[in-house]
Amino acid sequence: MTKHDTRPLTLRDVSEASGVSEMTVSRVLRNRGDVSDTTRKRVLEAARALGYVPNKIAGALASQRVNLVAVVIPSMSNMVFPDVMTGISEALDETELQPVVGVTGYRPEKEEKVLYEMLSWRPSGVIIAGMEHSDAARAMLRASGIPVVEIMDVDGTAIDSVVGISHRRAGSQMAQAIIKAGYRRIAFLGTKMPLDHRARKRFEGFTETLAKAGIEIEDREFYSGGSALKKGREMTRDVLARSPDLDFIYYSNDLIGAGGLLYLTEQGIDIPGQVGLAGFNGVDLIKGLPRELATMDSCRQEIGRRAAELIVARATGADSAAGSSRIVLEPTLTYGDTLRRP
Amino acid sequence: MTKHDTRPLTLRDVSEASGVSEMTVSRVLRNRGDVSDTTRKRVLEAARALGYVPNKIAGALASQRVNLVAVVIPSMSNMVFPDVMTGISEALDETELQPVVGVTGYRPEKEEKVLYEMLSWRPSGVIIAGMEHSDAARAMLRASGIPVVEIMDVDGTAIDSVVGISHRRAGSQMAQAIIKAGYRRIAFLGTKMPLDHRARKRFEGFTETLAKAGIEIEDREFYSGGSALKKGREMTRDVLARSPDLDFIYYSNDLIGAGGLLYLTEQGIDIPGQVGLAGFNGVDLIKGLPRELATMDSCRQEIGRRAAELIVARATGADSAAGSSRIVLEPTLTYGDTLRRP
DNA sequence: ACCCCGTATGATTGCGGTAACATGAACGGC
DNA sequence: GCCGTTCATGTTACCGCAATCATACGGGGT
Repeated sequence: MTKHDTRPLTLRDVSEASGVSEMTVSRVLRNRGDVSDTTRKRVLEAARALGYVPNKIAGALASQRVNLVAVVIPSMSNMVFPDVMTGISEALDETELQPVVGVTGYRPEKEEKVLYEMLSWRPSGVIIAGMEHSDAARAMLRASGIPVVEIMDVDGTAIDSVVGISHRRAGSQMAQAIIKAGYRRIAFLGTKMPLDHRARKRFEGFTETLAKAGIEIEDREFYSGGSALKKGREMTRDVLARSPDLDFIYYSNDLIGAGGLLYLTEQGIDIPGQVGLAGFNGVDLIKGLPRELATMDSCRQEIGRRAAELIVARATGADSAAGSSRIVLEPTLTYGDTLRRP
Repeated sequence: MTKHDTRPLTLRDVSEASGVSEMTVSRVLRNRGDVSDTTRKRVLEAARALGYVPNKIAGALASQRVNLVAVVIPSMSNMVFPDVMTGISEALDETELQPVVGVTGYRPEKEEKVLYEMLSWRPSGVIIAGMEHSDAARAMLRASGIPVVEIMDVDGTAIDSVVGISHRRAGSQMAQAIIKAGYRRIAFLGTKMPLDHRARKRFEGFTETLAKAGIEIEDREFYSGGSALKKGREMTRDVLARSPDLDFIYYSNDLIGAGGLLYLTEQGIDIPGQVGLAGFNGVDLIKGLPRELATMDSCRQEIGRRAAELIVARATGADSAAGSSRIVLEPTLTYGDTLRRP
């Protein structure tokens, strides 16, 4: 039955099988133009019988249209990015656009390489995490003429459009809440990654706001690699051994925060009375902890959705949608059970 | 400086800018064939000055080679798949192949659609999770003539190559370990998803082996959606309320297992004396829990790596590598602190 | 009977590259 | 000084499809 001819199928094969021209087959397969019902049926049947799958490479070249959206993110195991992807997929599902993911591992050179690869496929849009990019990367993006949306962060100079939150402000707001709640001897625990700019900006916003209130960070520690939950435990233990009089610990993400929370709970320490805790991101996980960790939701899914919508608007080319946008979302603070309400 | 001409750059532009033929430019940009150092330099400079990025669509069409590997997985937020992706990326990083991810949401129709999309880009290989696919999907894959590697699972009939573990056997082994440790009143808690075939197979292998030992599952419960940690808590509470004399709970994944572990710890229940626990997957997270959850590592990263290596071998076309492989990995059981050693 | 129009289909051309072959210059051996 | 080689570059012919224009046909208005 199946011809074991390895030659790949083309429009021509379907055309011959159904007795119409390649052009008509093409029209049927794309639902474009007028085709009579009888030939439409005949063509579809032939295509299915042969197992024909159109060659988008050729199609894209001929039509100068590529239904791909490049998504460039630093990591897939961060819990954060799957949520962003969900938002993007959601927004794209109704359209004929498709996301294609590239991962940079937080490394600028890799980001450049990944971008180059992606741009060489001439996607309809680029969604890229962060606002820090090498000069070469910015130049590529600009020169490409493709709509670009930088996401997650808004603190910086945009290439084109931006959708995100201000991490500086997020850190600052958390500092304010902590101060208002009466905590004074505060530590920060976070990732070492010098390249996680968003964590860095939260840290900066945090310390600056504390400084304005005349408070200086009592202690800090940074980690890299390993099980975040375990690291949270260990760092919490260490920092409390060094600075036993701490009354608050701000973690740069919920996972290490959860580790700290577990550790302190086991130690029988009164939370949030003796020590208060807060994380960042608002991940689902924290809902199952002994007590709910205070956190600030980072609007991940909405960021993904809004970014994708911008690309869609541009791709479908309502020419009114030609300009660059700047969408700043407001993260909401959740007090949970580990941060005294003011 | 930058011409605000929106016409996209082509080889011709670089060719004119550097005074050589398009063919030579192409050769330089791909490091193929003999080109003198002087013209090479001249071309590279011109390309960089213009900000030229080659058009892979055209290149792929002309050369009939596409350096993409399609990866089709059910979900990105499952913790499992990022690890698989890491393995794949690792293996592909040295090559010129690039992964492209498609997500099916555990839905067969969506899988079919995603596959169709992916195949229409004529990738060099397809890596797809699971062995259960619609007839149409199998037919497409077969007809494509593209190397296919089904991953994660090996219980079923392969389309081409397979890399994975036997979930049936994994469930069975866990049952054996539990029996040997002396537990008798056993419950199973898992995901409801009727389409998560791997969880189902573990369950089947588990109950069958128990049955052979004359043991029947005492209780079971299935969930869907929500925070897995929280669900683990709730289900554990419920199942123990219903069946207070349980002495073991087997969870279909580590996250709900962790939830159960947290709950039981808080209740002051003796683990693994009064109640034993085990999960599945061997995720990093469990290392930070109050006690280490017994689990069975699912070899995710290695599966990704081996699968990618198979594709690479075929793509680089050592014609010796033409056959289908079947690679069965052996998951290792970790007793942790929640399963009595035999 | 004429023209015009709308509908269904076909023929041609070109998208931006690359494979394969063709060309031309430089060079060395005899 | 002639020829075969090698290296560096150019020429030609597609790759598989879609945009565009051309064509054939049937009917309705006048």
